[in-house]
Order: sequence, then structure tokens, then C-alpha cells
Amino acid sequence: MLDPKAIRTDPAAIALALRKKGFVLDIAPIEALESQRKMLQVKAESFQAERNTRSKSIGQAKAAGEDIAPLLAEVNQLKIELEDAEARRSEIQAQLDKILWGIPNLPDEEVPAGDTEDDNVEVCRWGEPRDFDFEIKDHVDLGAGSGLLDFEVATKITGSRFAVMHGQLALMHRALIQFMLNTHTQQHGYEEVYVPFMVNADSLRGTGQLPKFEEDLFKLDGEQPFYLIPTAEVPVTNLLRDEIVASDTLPLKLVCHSPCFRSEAGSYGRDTRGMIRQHQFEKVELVQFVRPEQSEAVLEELREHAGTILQKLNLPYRTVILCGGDLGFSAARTYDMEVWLPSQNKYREISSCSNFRDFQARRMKARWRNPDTNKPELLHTINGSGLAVGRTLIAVMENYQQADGSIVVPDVLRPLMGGLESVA
RNA sequence: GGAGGGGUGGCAGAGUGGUCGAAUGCACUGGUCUUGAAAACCAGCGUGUCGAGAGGCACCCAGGGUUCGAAUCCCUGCCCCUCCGCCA
Repeated sequence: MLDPKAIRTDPAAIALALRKKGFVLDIAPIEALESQRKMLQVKAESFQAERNTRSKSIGQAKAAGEDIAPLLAEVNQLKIELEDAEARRSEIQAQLDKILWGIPNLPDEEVPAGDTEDDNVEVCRWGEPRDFDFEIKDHVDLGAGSGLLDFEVATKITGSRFAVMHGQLALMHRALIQFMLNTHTQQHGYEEVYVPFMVNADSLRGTGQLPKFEEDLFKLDGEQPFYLIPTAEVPVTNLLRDEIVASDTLPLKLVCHSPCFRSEAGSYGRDTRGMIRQHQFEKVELVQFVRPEQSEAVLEELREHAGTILQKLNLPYRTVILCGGDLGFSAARTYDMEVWLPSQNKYREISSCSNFRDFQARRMKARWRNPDTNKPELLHTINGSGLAVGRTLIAVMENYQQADGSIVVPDVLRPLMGGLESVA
């Protein structure tokens, strides 16, 4: 959520900044509702003040044994007026909230203009795509050849956009998770957390998936209105919802492995082949809570942490900064890390690292006590995948494939796979 | 699943429907004392919002309701605890 005060003071500037994200902010209704809200609030509060003092004097009169009937008659009219003003105020406030909770975060100055992913700007590149001297296969054919990756049986037991992995491939998938967690906890200073994979609506509102993107989520149909998490970002970031943390707990760096569940509504026909776009996938997520002045530097640091994984796996990748139109609802700035996929002859997203500034923190009231002012202030939140495990597995399969269809196990994974050198 | 008991400030823990935003203790911050520290003593110490300020308003799990007035009464939900049953 944006600072309502900022919207009040300079709505035109906010609207201009949001245009870069392709969001048209209609200022007039906000200003109209805001002025009504203010008027009604002042009115309602003065009625409340009046009621409070009168009620007190009734109490005193009663204690003194006086007749309170005339006082009661007086205050009755007041009560009716108060109820009316209060009802109108809360109606206006609800309308205002509906608008405010649906306004996306402001993009940073440095975010390039543009509408689609084609307008994203490459900022760096690492590694050289390998030259193959044989006809390459994609991960689907590689998996079918070895019998270790099966989409048909997943369709039978559940439906489309699911996969079943067997044997050594399932082992490699698990090793990747282990490798990522170990690296981030042992080398990058993150604390590992395990969290619920179902969350309530408040949590999803906090990080920004709700109220606008409910169709992207899987909602449970049981008695409890829970949702499956689309990313560990949701439960992990909400750890600090409604909390005020001491300054010496910052920066708080958390890493979490979780499954992620996405409905992929609206992406029919996209990436239908293979394991690129699934309803369920594993991800290792990095989340940091920091002092506001540190968030820019920490975003750079965090994307290096994600990059380290790709480098240790020796997978070629590039980093792009998302243009305004491609930027997510809650993000002020996002870098996508894209890994080289030989079968597609292009780079594909494998991590997304974003600075949300105080946008999520304001929605979830995540604060820290600033020792300089001794007042609670909003935190900044930063997160990124480190990495998407399913896509990392695809990248390893395709980049490490051999002419015979086997897959060489990357050096860093071997100790985690009982010394296995090749998956066939 | 059955039967009970609870949810109050960072923690512990009071609170006959009427100066209760809330006693008290601990913790914390500042000060006095001390060579220094501890102890003792004094003072301060929730969040949000409106206001230049004085101060107003709201918040005692959440949402409704009763009342002139609700932390206190009623309803619903959520959560926690104890016992029985069941269970990875």
C-alpha cells in the first residue's frame, strides 16, 4: 500500500509515477472520497467526544443520587446523530480502502519504460552457452528417454501441469534443494525457516496477492478459508506482520524451501510442454527485512546470492531489470535472473529479485524501532528466488546432457548424491 | 470427536457496566547516590489517527449486538490450555 498521506498531498505525482507501470490512477474519486472521509471523521469524533463527556456526567449524577432522566433524553438525539455520521464514515472508508489496497507500488526512478518483457533491459551476463556437437534434446525427451520424468502419469493422478520424477532424477531435484539451502545458510548468512504452506487471506493481503489476484491462487474448499501458497514469500514475509522488531535484529535474513502452487489462470497454451510452468513446483526463497536506507544495496546483494547458485552449477545466465510494464504489483524494482536453456535457444526466468520498499510492510504493519527516534517505523522488504528448483533441474538436464541422453551431475551436487557422476 | 477453562500493555498479572488506556510486579530508559558496579531511591516507559499546540478520537483476540456509557453483559468466529477418545 502506498502512503495515504502521499496520495493526499501530491496525487498528480503519484499518478504520473504509476503510469510507468501502465496503471491509470483516477485521482478525482479519491480526492472526493478523501474530503468526505475527513469531514465525516471530524464530525463523528466530535460527537463521540460530546457523548463521552455527557456519559461521564450521567455517571456522576447517578452516583450523587440525582435524577438522570432529563440527561438521558438529551443524549439520545446525540446518539442518533453519532450513529448516522459513523455509518457514513465507515461506508466512505470502505470505498477508499478498496481503492487504496488496489493501487500498485511506485516503480523506482531507474526502472526502464516499457510495456512487455521485450522491453526489459539486460544488465549483465555470466557464462558461455555450451556448443553441442550432437542433436540436443529438451528436458522432456531426456526425461522420457531415461524414464525418470513422467508427465502422463501425473496427468492421470491429478491433471495437466504436474510432473512425476523417479529415481536419480528425483534425487537430483532433492540435492538441488539441499545445495541451495546449504549455500545460503552457510555462505550467505541466512537463517533457514520452515513455514505453513497454506495461509489465510490476511497474509496474502500483506504481501499483495490479494485482493487483486485471487484467480492466480488455489483456494481450499474446506471449512477454513485457506489458500495454498504461490511462493514462500507469503508466509515468510508475514512472520513480521503486526510486529515491531528491535533494530539489532536487522537485517533479518531468512531462507525457506517450500512448494509453490499457482493456478496459472490466463496462461493457457503458454509453456504447455514440459516442466517449465507447473501448478506445483519447489522453490528456495530468500527474504530480507532491512532498514529503509539499506534496501537498495541489499537488493544488489540478494541477487548476487541467487547468482552464486547458478555460478556454482556452472549454468550460463543473464540478469535483466524489469521494465515498468512487466513489474509486479508490489515491487518497486525487480531483477530477473534468466538461465540458458539450450532447447529453447534462449534465457528463461529462474529467479526474480525485488525490492518492495515499505509497500508490503505498510500493508502488514511490519515495523522496527528506530533507536534515533525511538519510534516504530516501517521496514523494507526484499526477496528473491534462490532459485526456482524445478527450472534449475531443467537447466541442469539440458545444459549437462550427453550424446547418449545421460546427464552429467554437476560437481557441487555429487556429494549430495552419494558421489553419483551421471544420471541415465 | 466429547467435556471443561481461558484470550488484558515487551513479559507476568489485577480489573462490582460509569474519570480504566487500564492497578501492581518484572524488564527497559534517564537521573540521584557510589572511586566504579550492584542495591536503594526518583522519574519516564503501548499503538494508530486528527491537531500548530493544548488536547481530541480509536484500540484490552476479531466481528457484530445491548446500553446514555462496555476491558467488564450477549452472539458469532478464531486462537490457546486441561481431561477423555482417536491418530502420523
